[in-house]
Amino acid sequence: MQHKLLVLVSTPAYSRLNGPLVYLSDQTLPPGTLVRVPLGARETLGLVWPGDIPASAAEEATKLRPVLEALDHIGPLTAHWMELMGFAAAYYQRSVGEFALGSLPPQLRDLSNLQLERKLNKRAKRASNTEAPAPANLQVPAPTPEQALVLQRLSAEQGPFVLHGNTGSGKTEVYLRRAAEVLAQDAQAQVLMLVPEINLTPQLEDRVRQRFTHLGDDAIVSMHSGMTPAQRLNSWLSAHTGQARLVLGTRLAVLSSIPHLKLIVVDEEHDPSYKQQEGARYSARDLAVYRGQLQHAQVILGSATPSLESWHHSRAAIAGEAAPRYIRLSMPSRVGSASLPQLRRVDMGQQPRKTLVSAPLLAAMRERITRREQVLVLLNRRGYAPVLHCHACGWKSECPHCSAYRVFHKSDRSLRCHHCSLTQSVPRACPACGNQDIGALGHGTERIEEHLAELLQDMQRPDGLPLRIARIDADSTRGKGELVRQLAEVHDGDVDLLVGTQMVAKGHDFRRVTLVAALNPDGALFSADFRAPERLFALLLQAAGRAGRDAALTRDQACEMWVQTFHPTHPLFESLKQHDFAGFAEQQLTERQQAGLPPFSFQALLRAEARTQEAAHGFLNAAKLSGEDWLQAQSMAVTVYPAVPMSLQRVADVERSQMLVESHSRRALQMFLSHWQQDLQDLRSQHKAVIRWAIDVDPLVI
DNA sequence: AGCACGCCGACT
DNA sequence: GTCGGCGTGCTC
Repeated sequence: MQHKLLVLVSTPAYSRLNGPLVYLSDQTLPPGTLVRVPLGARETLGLVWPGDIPASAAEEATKLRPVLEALDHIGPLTAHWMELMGFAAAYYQRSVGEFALGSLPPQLRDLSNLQLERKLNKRAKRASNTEAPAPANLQVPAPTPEQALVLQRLSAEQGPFVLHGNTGSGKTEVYLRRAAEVLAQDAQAQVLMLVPEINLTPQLEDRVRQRFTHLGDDAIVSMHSGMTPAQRLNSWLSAHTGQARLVLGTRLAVLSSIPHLKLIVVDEEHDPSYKQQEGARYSARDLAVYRGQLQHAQVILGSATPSLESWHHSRAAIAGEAAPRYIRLSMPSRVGSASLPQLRRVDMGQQPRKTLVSAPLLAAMRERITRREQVLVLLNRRGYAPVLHCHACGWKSECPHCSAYRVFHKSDRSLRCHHCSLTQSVPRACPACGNQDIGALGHGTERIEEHLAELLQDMQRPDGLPLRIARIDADSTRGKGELVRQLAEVHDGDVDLLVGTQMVAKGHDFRRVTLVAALNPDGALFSADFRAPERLFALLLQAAGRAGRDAALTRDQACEMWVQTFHPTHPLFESLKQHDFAGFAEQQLTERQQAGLPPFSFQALLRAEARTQEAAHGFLNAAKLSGEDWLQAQSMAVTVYPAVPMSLQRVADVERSQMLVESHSRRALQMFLSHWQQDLQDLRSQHKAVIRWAIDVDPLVI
């Protein structure tokens, strides 16, 4: 028992156990080894961490406890992986223990060394039983000239790359070809492909399995939070041992152990889902870029509408920098004869007041449906009506626990709070005054579905049956496999008109959809959130991309994207009409630069939650004062703005407040935040009413 | 975060 | 007389 080891355990940053602990061991264990250690009254998973034993541990040697066992059937995590964890923890202001242990598959915590050994033996046996399948003779389309050019650059240069390719330009084909090259060059090489959402992993996995059958079943694994603990452990072990050559997954996959990583693809890199929104709020896209640099893996950030951060980094001339940080590659054309949809704007100022679906749009929809083409209608609000309202006394369906209205869902006659999930049945009479005359205010997808059914009730399908109108949103797809089932219905042509929220705009191909309509996108044009236009542009372009991916159908039938707006001449729509992402991005970046917003400045948020708004504010104000003292002493250019209640001030009876911290120097911001951590921990004991606080670095929603 | 210790209300 | 509420405090 003479060796002293640094061991990380899973503890949140504010628990005063934010560094590695010292344990004793009778053998020397290399850093990266997983161990089981006693911690207080329990046993927990630990990770041997590199570094020197602090001198203070020498005298306290009697207090040190021994490591229980080393999980030595699993090879140690690599130095690269540990460096990634160390970086991520420091950058996102969490403890390394939380990041490193939290990135391991949860089941690893529960298994003893013996159980693990059995499991690994079973895996080894299965692997030796499966013979390498004969290389399949598959038909792979020849790359288009555009794709060929991009692939040439990818093999000649290191990157990182921003691959700007319109929907339908064949980005996935480029990823697959590049992956094939990388895997062929090095028999150990591993490839990581990230997608924004769980829903998109199965279709990517299908396509990858088809293409890489020759590698064998075990060489391709998925990783996402929808998998069972056993599946996650298996995928992780495959990636860690190098058996998996292709790892597909959502953001959490970027934290996985992939020792021979040579290529990282981040598909739809602009998608906000890459940013974790609770706990350790990391950006999988940004960590992918860092990881690529660390492990000398090539990074490809692909999107039809890259994030303005990535776009900015790939601009030709950035003042003060010799070369752009990312290499931009473009694929503007659509594969095959499919052309990009035409944008049609309906000026809602010219329409009768309170029009939901304007006459010209309705006429266009009828025409498409008559021709047996499909129509997709987008509305970003689920439920029937966002508010219920009493005409007599003015009562509104407020949530008793949140500062939000409960939404009326007609399908099950419920009032639901979309924030705390409180669900009650709809009252027959006004709960405040007893009046029977309560009505729905506003429109959600359910109501639009109903409204369209009325407007189109005179139409029939060729077989004489009424039109099929379907709705896809978080409510209609609640059950397992529901989304897949409903999408299949649309694909099979059983549906004439589809109403949906933005979830249908993501990644799913609707070959027979030739008209996409956004009923009411204006909210994002003048939003307080400076990223709203960026998100709207991405959504609309992505939605437009859903249309007409079936070349045979659209050869002579131009696809259309309809937008109903009170601001038809808004520059965003002008750019959209030209399919001019570059123009839109330049205009947005100019505005951001003038306003000193990201990517021209760096931000972090301090959030606090408490029973009362005063308590949350009190904590933030104290944090501001102590932070500003330090900043002044250091004469460091970081601005701490006054605390403001969050846009959704109260959720489930918890009051929320937040404070913005901003700097033009990422380094200064980082230095300030890591110092501030200490202040905040000390302040917490004086502000006991504060339930929790957290720092969000590079926040997406402010 | 866990988990124990510890000091006050309704039950076999 | 106990079982159990969750408030404070520690974990190498």
